[in-house]
Amino acid sequence: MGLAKTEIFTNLQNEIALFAKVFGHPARVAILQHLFKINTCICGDLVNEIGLAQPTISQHLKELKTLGLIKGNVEGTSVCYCINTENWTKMKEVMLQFLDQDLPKTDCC
Amino acid sequence: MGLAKTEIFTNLQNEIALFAKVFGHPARVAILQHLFKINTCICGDLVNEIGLAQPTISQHLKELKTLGLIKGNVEGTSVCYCINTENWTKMKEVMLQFLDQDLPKTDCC
DNA sequence: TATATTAATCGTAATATTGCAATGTATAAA
DNA sequence: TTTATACATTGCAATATTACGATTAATATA
Repeated sequence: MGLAKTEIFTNLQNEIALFAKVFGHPARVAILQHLFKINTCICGDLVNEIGLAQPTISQHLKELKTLGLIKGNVEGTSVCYCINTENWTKMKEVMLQFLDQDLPKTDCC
Repeated sequence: MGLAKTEIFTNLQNEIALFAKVFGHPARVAILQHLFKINTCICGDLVNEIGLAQPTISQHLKELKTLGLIKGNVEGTSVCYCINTENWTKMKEVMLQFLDQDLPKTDCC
């Protein structure tokens, strides 16, 4: 069917999947890395930094914004984006808990 | 279109995206969590544990195996799956480095 | 006001993903 | 050797994602 059966999973499982999904495209990884590197807000030169068309970047930014990982602020004709530090920290806790599960001493296979 | 322009991104960006993508579905999150919980290997009762059809689970397991995050071992008629601890650790390092970037003191927007 | 600049939105083509019924394959047990 | 069990594979329908040209909306500047 093309759509995940989210109703059979826990809220946490769905939340982890949603966060992971947004990181599941190199353009969004690159956008976030750039925002971290620049630290101070960045505007539409993401289009130059990354080699994708403006509507494509805009679309990726929207997904990051929808999940609350970045903020966008209109400044004149341009828009200033930056990491939403509070939400990033919350997301990080969720993901770390998932990634940091105790490993068995030896693999069974 | 419909496919990511991986060639314009770094190997690391693509690697992060690939790992994240596989975590981007709640069924695979649930499978991994179950494998961690059971610790000792698990076989096809993942189908009972999670509420999806056998071919669907098999497909998700294949993706996890392709990325090297789990191992599968044939034991008679059943197959025993478990976390690939070595690769899990490597993946974790890559993801932690991405998630753990230094946040600015204050958001700019 | 007219024009330029910046970015969001719309529409669409190409491709990927999800889920499952049906079927195939391999091993174990009778 | 037949039958049962456990998984993998195939094929397909429904939906999602990616990318971008064209357009729109909003603001700044001449």
